[in-house]
Amino acid sequence: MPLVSNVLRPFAALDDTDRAILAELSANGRLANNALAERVRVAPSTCLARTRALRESGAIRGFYADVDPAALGLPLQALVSVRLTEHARAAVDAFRARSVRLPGVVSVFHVAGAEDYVLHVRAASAEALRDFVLDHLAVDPAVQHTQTSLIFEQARGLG
Amino acid sequence: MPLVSNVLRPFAALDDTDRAILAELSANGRLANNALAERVRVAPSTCLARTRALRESGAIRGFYADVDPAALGLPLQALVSVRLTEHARAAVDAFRARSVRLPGVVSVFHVAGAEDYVLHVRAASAEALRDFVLDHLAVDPAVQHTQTSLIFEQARGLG
DNA sequence: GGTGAAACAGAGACGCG
DNA sequence: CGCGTCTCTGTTTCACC
Repeated sequence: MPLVSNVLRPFAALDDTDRAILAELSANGRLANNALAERVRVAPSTCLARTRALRESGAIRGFYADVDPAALGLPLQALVSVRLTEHARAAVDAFRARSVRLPGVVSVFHVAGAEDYVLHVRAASAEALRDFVLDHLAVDPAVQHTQTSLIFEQARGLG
Repeated sequence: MPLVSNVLRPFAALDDTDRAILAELSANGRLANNALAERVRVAPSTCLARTRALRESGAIRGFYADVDPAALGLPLQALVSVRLTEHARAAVDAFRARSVRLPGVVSVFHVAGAEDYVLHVRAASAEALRDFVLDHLAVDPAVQHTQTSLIFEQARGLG
Protein backbone atom coordinates (compact mmCIF):
# COMPACT_ATOMS: atom_id res chain seq x y z
CA MET A 1 0.00 0.00 0.00
CA PRO A 2 1.44 3.39 -0.97
CA LEU A 3 2.26 5.79 1.79
CA VAL A 4 1.05 8.72 -0.26
CA SER A 5 -2.72 8.85 -0.70
CA ASN A 6 -4.16 8.64 -4.17
CA VAL A 7 -6.03 11.83 -3.46
CA LEU A 8 -2.77 13.73 -3.58
CA ARG A 9 -1.75 12.40 -6.96
CA PRO A 10 -2.03 15.42 -9.21
CA PHE A 11 -4.20 15.31 -12.30
CA ALA A 12 -2.55 15.87 -15.63
CA ALA A 13 -2.06 19.61 -15.48
CA LEU A 14 -5.18 21.45 -16.52
CA ASP A 15 -4.82 24.56 -18.61
CA ASP A 16 -7.06 27.61 -18.59
CA THR A 17 -9.41 26.12 -21.15
CA ASP A 18 -9.95 23.03 -19.04
CA ARG A 19 -10.58 25.10 -15.97
CA ALA A 20 -13.03 27.28 -17.87
CA ILE A 21 -14.90 24.19 -19.07
CA LEU A 22 -15.12 22.84 -15.54
CA ALA A 23 -16.36 26.16 -14.23
CA GLU A 24 -19.05 26.45 -16.89
CA LEU A 25 -20.24 22.90 -16.49
CA SER A 26 -20.40 23.00 -12.74
CA ALA A 27 -22.65 26.03 -13.02
CA ASN A 28 -24.71 24.60 -15.88
CA GLY A 29 -24.34 20.91 -16.52
CA ARG A 30 -26.58 20.97 -19.58
CA LEU A 31 -24.77 23.70 -21.44
CA ALA A 32 -24.65 22.56 -25.07
CA ASN A 33 -21.24 21.77 -26.47
CA ASN A 34 -21.68 24.54 -29.03
CA ALA A 35 -22.41 27.18 -26.45
CA LEU A 36 -19.70 25.87 -24.16
CA ALA A 37 -17.17 26.07 -26.99
CA GLU A 38 -18.13 29.65 -27.67
CA ARG A 39 -17.78 30.62 -24.01
CA VAL A 40 -14.37 29.07 -23.63
CA ARG A 41 -13.25 30.32 -27.05
CA VAL A 42 -12.42 27.11 -28.87
CA ALA A 43 -14.00 25.22 -31.74
CA PRO A 44 -16.88 22.85 -30.86
CA SER A 45 -14.88 19.79 -31.84
CA THR A 46 -11.99 20.85 -29.65
CA CYS A 47 -14.34 21.56 -26.82
CA LEU A 48 -15.92 18.15 -27.19
CA ALA A 49 -12.53 16.43 -27.06
CA ARG A 50 -11.55 18.43 -23.96
CA THR A 51 -14.76 17.69 -22.17
CA ARG A 52 -14.53 14.01 -22.96
CA ALA A 53 -10.96 13.89 -21.70
CA LEU A 54 -12.04 15.61 -18.50
CA ARG A 55 -14.74 13.02 -18.02
CA GLU A 56 -12.38 10.13 -18.69
CA SER A 57 -9.67 11.46 -16.41
CA GLY A 58 -12.17 11.67 -13.59
CA ALA A 59 -12.03 15.44 -13.28
CA ILE A 60 -15.74 15.42 -14.15
CA ARG A 61 -17.31 12.68 -12.07
CA GLY A 62 -20.77 12.93 -13.55
CA PHE A 63 -23.74 15.10 -14.37
CA TYR A 64 -26.71 15.38 -12.07
CA ALA A 65 -30.03 17.14 -11.90
CA ASP A 66 -30.56 19.07 -8.70
CA VAL A 67 -34.00 17.89 -7.64
CA ASP A 68 -35.94 19.73 -4.96
CA PRO A 69 -36.40 17.08 -2.26
CA ALA A 70 -39.75 18.60 -1.37
CA ALA A 71 -41.02 17.60 -4.82
CA LEU A 72 -40.26 13.98 -4.03
CA GLY A 73 -42.20 14.12 -0.79
CA LEU A 74 -39.04 14.41 1.24
CA PRO A 75 -39.33 17.94 2.62
CA LEU A 76 -37.04 17.37 5.59
CA GLN A 77 -33.27 17.26 5.45
CA ALA A 78 -30.83 16.60 8.24
CA LEU A 79 -27.14 16.20 8.98
CA VAL A 80 -26.54 13.13 11.11
CA SER A 81 -23.18 12.87 12.85
CA VAL A 82 -22.09 9.30 13.50
CA ARG A 83 -19.39 8.04 15.84
CA LEU A 84 -18.27 4.45 15.31
CA THR A 85 -17.32 1.94 17.98
CA GLU A 86 -14.12 0.89 16.24
CA HIS A 87 -11.91 2.60 13.73
CA ALA A 88 -10.19 -0.25 11.95
CA ARG A 89 -10.16 0.31 8.21
CA ALA A 90 -12.45 -2.62 7.51
CA ALA A 91 -15.11 -1.35 9.89
CA VAL A 92 -14.90 2.19 8.58
CA ASP A 93 -15.03 1.19 4.92
CA ALA A 94 -17.88 -1.19 5.59
CA PHE A 95 -19.89 1.53 7.27
CA ARG A 96 -19.42 3.88 4.34
CA ALA A 97 -20.43 1.20 1.85
CA ARG A 98 -23.53 0.44 3.87
CA SER A 99 -24.55 4.03 4.54
CA VAL A 100 -24.44 5.25 0.94
CA ARG A 101 -27.06 2.65 0.09
CA LEU A 102 -29.50 3.64 2.81
CA PRO A 103 -32.73 5.23 1.59
CA GLY A 104 -32.71 9.00 1.70
CA VAL A 105 -28.95 9.38 1.99
CA VAL A 106 -27.72 12.20 -0.22
CA SER A 107 -24.09 12.30 0.78
CA VAL A 108 -21.74 10.62 3.21
CA PHE A 109 -18.78 12.53 4.62
CA HIS A 110 -15.99 10.66 6.36
CA VAL A 111 -14.52 13.32 8.62
CA ALA A 112 -11.66 13.83 11.02
CA GLY A 113 -12.49 14.88 14.55
CA ALA A 114 -14.79 13.80 17.32
CA GLU A 115 -17.29 12.33 14.84
CA ASP A 116 -16.41 9.78 12.18
CA TYR A 117 -19.17 10.34 9.64
CA VAL A 118 -21.65 13.01 8.73
CA LEU A 119 -24.65 11.83 6.72
CA HIS A 120 -26.74 14.26 4.70
CA VAL A 121 -30.19 12.66 4.60
CA ARG A 122 -33.68 13.44 3.35
CA ALA A 123 -36.90 12.32 4.98
CA ALA A 124 -40.63 12.54 4.43
CA SER A 125 -41.40 13.57 8.01
CA ALA A 126 -39.98 13.87 11.49
CA GLU A 127 -41.17 10.34 12.18
CA ALA A 128 -39.49 9.02 9.06
CA LEU A 129 -36.28 10.76 10.08
CA ARG A 130 -36.46 9.26 13.56
CA ASP A 131 -37.13 5.84 12.04
CA PHE A 132 -34.18 6.23 9.72
CA VAL A 133 -31.85 6.92 12.60
CA LEU A 134 -33.30 4.23 14.85
CA ASP A 135 -33.73 1.50 12.25
CA HIS A 136 -30.56 1.97 10.25
CA LEU A 137 -28.01 3.60 12.54
CA ALA A 138 -28.84 3.02 16.18
CA VAL A 139 -29.22 -0.73 15.64
CA ASP A 140 -25.90 -0.96 13.80
CA PRO A 141 -23.33 -2.50 16.17
CA ALA A 142 -20.62 -0.47 14.45
CA VAL A 143 -22.36 2.75 15.50
CA GLN A 144 -21.58 4.09 18.93
CA HIS A 145 -23.43 7.39 18.86
CA THR A 146 -25.41 9.64 16.53
CA GLN A 147 -26.49 13.24 16.64
CA THR A 148 -29.11 14.61 14.29
CA SER A 149 -29.32 18.27 13.23
CA LEU A 150 -32.33 19.28 11.18
CA ILE A 151 -31.49 21.40 8.14
CA PHE A 152 -33.61 24.54 7.97
CA GLU A 153 -32.23 25.60 4.64
CA GLN A 154 -29.52 24.65 2.23
CA ALA A 155 -27.88 27.05 -0.20
CA ARG A 156 -25.48 26.14 -2.97
CA GLY A 157 -22.19 28.01 -3.04
CA LEU A 158 -20.16 29.10 -6.02
CA GLY A 159 -17.56 26.40 -5.67
CA MET B 1 -44.85 37.66 5.34
CA PRO B 2 -46.62 34.30 5.46
CA LEU B 3 -46.48 32.32 8.66
CA VAL B 4 -46.20 29.08 6.73
CA SER B 5 -42.88 28.63 4.98
CA ASN B 6 -42.85 28.30 1.23
CA VAL B 7 -40.92 25.12 1.66
CA LEU B 8 -44.03 23.42 3.00
CA ARG B 9 -46.23 24.37 0.07
CA PRO B 10 -46.87 21.10 -1.71
CA PHE B 11 -45.94 20.74 -5.37
CA ALA B 12 -48.63 19.94 -7.85
CA ALA B 13 -49.03 16.22 -7.31
CA LEU B 14 -46.42 14.28 -9.23
CA ASP B 15 -47.39 11.02 -10.88
CA ASP B 16 -45.22 7.96 -11.38
CA THR B 17 -43.88 9.25 -14.68
CA ASP B 18 -42.73 12.49 -13.09
CA ARG B 19 -41.05 10.64 -10.28
CA ALA B 20 -39.35 8.32 -12.74
CA ILE B 21 -38.06 11.31 -14.69
CA LEU B 22 -36.69 12.91 -11.55
CA ALA B 23 -35.02 9.67 -10.50
CA GLU B 24 -33.37 9.18 -13.89
CA LEU B 25 -32.17 12.75 -14.14
CA SER B 26 -30.76 12.88 -10.65
CA ALA B 27 -28.70 9.82 -11.50
CA ASN B 28 -27.74 11.03 -14.96
CA GLY B 29 -28.34 14.68 -15.66
CA ARG B 30 -27.23 14.43 -19.27
CA LEU B 31 -29.54 11.62 -20.27
CA ALA B 32 -30.92 12.59 -23.69
CA ASN B 33 -34.62 13.22 -23.92
CA ASN B 34 -34.97 10.29 -26.30
CA ALA B 35 -33.34 7.81 -23.96
CA LEU B 36 -35.16 9.28 -20.99
CA ALA B 37 -38.49 8.85 -22.76
CA GLU B 38 -37.72 5.23 -23.48
CA ARG B 39 -36.80 4.54 -19.88
CA VAL B 40 -39.93 6.09 -18.46
CA ARG B 41 -42.10 4.59 -21.21
CA VAL B 42 -43.57 7.67 -22.84
CA ALA B 43 -43.10 9.32 -26.22
CA PRO B 44 -40.16 11.73 -26.53
CA SER B 45 -42.43 14.73 -27.03
CA THR B 46 -44.40 13.87 -23.93
CA CYS B 47 -41.24 13.35 -21.98
CA LEU B 48 -39.92 16.70 -23.11
CA ALA B 49 -43.09 18.47 -21.97
CA ARG B 50 -42.95 16.70 -18.60
CA THR B 51 -39.34 17.54 -18.04
CA ARG B 52 -39.88 21.15 -18.94
CA ALA B 53 -42.83 21.38 -16.57
CA LEU B 54 -40.70 19.91 -13.80
CA ARG B 55 -38.05 22.50 -14.44
CA GLU B 56 -40.54 25.34 -14.48
CA SER B 57 -42.31 24.20 -11.31
CA GLY B 58 -38.99 24.19 -9.50
CA ALA B 59 -38.96 20.45 -8.90
CA ILE B 60 -35.77 20.39 -10.97
CA ARG B 61 -33.62 23.26 -9.72
CA GLY B 62 -30.84 22.87 -12.22
CA PHE B 63 -28.24 20.62 -13.78
CA TYR B 64 -24.68 20.44 -12.54
CA ALA B 65 -21.45 18.67 -13.39
CA ASP B 66 -19.88 17.00 -10.40
CA VAL B 67 -16.28 18.18 -10.62
CA ASP B 68 -13.56 16.48 -8.63
CA PRO B 69 -12.22 19.28 -6.44
CA ALA B 70 -8.76 17.77 -6.62
CA ALA B 71 -8.72 18.50 -10.35
CA LEU B 72 -9.20 22.18 -9.59
CA GLY B 73 -6.27 22.22 -7.22
CA LEU B 74 -8.54 22.09 -4.21
CA PRO B 75 -7.76 18.64 -2.82
CA LEU B 76 -8.93 19.42 0.71
CA GLN B 77 -12.54 19.54 1.82
CA ALA B 78 -13.91 20.37 5.23
CA LEU B 79 -17.13 20.85 7.13
CA VAL B 80 -17.02 24.04 9.17
CA SER B 81 -19.61 24.42 11.91
CA VAL B 82 -20.44 28.03 12.70
CA ARG B 83 -22.21 29.45 15.73
CA LEU B 84 -23.46 33.02 15.42
CA THR B 85 -23.49 35.66 18.11
CA GLU B 86 -27.09 36.66 17.50
CA HIS B 87 -30.01 34.84 15.96
CA ALA B 88 -32.26 37.59 14.70
CA ARG B 89 -33.54 36.83 11.21
CA ALA B 90 -31.65 39.70 9.66
CA ALA B 91 -28.33 38.53 11.07
CA VAL B 92 -28.94 34.92 10.10
CA ASP B 93 -30.04 35.74 6.55
CA ALA B 94 -27.16 38.11 6.10
CA PHE B 95 -24.68 35.47 7.16
CA ARG B 96 -26.09 32.98 4.69
CA ALA B 97 -25.98 35.50 1.86
CA ARG B 98 -22.38 36.34 2.68
CA SER B 99 -21.18 32.78 3.17
CA VAL B 100 -22.45 31.37 -0.12
CA ARG B 101 -20.31 33.90 -1.93
CA LEU B 102 -17.10 33.04 -0.14
CA PRO B 103 -14.45 31.35 -2.27
CA GLY B 104 -14.41 27.58 -1.97
CA VAL B 105 -17.84 27.27 -0.40
CA VAL B 106 -19.71 24.34 -1.93
CA SER B 107 -22.81 24.33 0.24
CA VAL B 108 -24.21 26.16 3.21
CA PHE B 109 -26.51 24.35 5.63
CA HIS B 110 -28.57 26.34 8.11
CA VAL B 111 -29.18 23.82 10.86
CA ALA B 112 -31.06 23.46 14.10
CA GLY B 113 -29.08 22.61 17.20
CA ALA B 114 -26.01 23.81 18.98
CA GLU B 115 -24.49 25.11 15.73
CA ASP B 116 -26.20 27.53 13.39
CA TYR B 117 -24.47 26.82 10.10
CA VAL B 118 -22.42 24.07 8.55
CA LEU B 119 -20.29 25.12 5.60
CA HIS B 120 -18.97 22.57 3.14
CA VAL B 121 -15.77 24.12 1.80
CA ARG B 122 -12.89 23.24 -0.49
CA ALA B 123 -9.32 24.42 -0.10
CA ALA B 124 -5.98 24.12 -1.84
CA SER B 125 -4.05 23.27 1.30
CA ALA B 126 -4.22 23.17 5.06
CA GLU B 127 -2.89 26.74 5.13
CA ALA B 128 -5.54 27.89 2.68
CA LEU B 129 -8.20 26.26 4.81
CA ARG B 130 -6.87 27.95 7.94
CA ASP B 131 -6.78 31.26 6.10
CA PHE B 132 -10.34 30.77 4.91
CA VAL B 133 -11.57 30.28 8.45
CA LEU B 134 -9.46 33.06 9.93
CA ASP B 135 -9.96 35.65 7.20
CA HIS B 136 -13.62 35.09 6.41
CA LEU B 137 -15.22 33.62 9.50
CA ALA B 138 -13.23 34.39 12.64
CA VAL B 139 -13.09 38.09 11.78
CA ASP B 140 -16.84 38.25 11.14
CA PRO B 141 -18.47 39.95 14.15
CA ALA B 142 -21.59 37.85 13.56
CA VAL B 143 -19.57 34.68 14.13
CA GLN B 144 -19.14 33.53 17.70
CA HIS B 145 -17.40 30.21 17.19
CA THR B 146 -16.30 27.83 14.46
CA GLN B 147 -15.22 24.23 14.40
CA THR B 148 -13.51 22.70 11.37
CA SER B 149 -13.63 19.01 10.50
CA LEU B 150 -11.48 17.85 7.63
CA ILE B 151 -13.26 15.56 5.16
CA PHE B 152 -11.30 12.40 4.45
CA GLU B 153 -13.71 11.17 1.85
CA GLN B 154 -17.09 12.03 0.43
CA ALA B 155 -19.43 9.51 -1.18
CA ARG B 156 -22.62 10.29 -3.03
CA GLY B 157 -25.73 8.45 -1.89
CA LEU B 158 -28.63 7.19 -3.93
CA GLY B 159 -31.40 9.30 -2.62
C1' DG C 1 -3.32 19.80 -30.20
C1' DG C 2 -6.62 22.62 -32.83
C1' DT C 3 -9.80 23.29 -36.79
C1' DG C 4 -13.69 23.24 -40.41
C1' DA C 5 -17.12 20.82 -43.11
C1' DA C 6 -20.19 16.85 -43.53
C1' DA C 7 -23.02 13.08 -41.78
C1' DC C 8 -25.91 12.13 -38.04
C1' DA C 9 -28.94 12.39 -34.04
C1' DG C 10 -31.63 14.83 -30.80
C1' DA C 11 -34.47 19.00 -29.39
C1' DG C 12 -38.41 21.35 -29.72
C1' DA C 13 -42.86 23.13 -32.21
C1' DC C 14 -47.33 21.87 -33.91
C1' DG C 15 -51.44 19.81 -35.29
C1' DC C 16 -54.13 15.57 -34.46
C1' DG C 17 -56.40 11.84 -31.69
C1' DC D 1 -53.00 14.97 -22.05
C1' DG D 2 -50.41 11.92 -25.01
C1' DC D 3 -48.58 11.02 -29.64
C1' DG D 4 -46.18 11.31 -34.45
C1' DT D 5 -44.10 14.20 -37.89
C1' DC D 6 -41.45 17.86 -39.18
C1' DT D 7 -37.71 21.23 -39.07
C1' DC D 8 -33.83 23.02 -37.09
C1' DT D 9 -30.11 23.05 -34.08
C1' DG D 10 -26.43 20.70 -31.81
C1' DT D 11 -23.36 16.55 -31.73
C1' DT D 12 -19.80 13.86 -33.42
C1' DT D 13 -16.56 12.15 -36.82
C1' DC D 14 -12.78 12.70 -39.81
C1' DA D 15 -9.28 14.43 -42.92
C1' DC D 16 -6.31 18.29 -42.62
C1' DC D 17 -3.32 22.07 -40.68
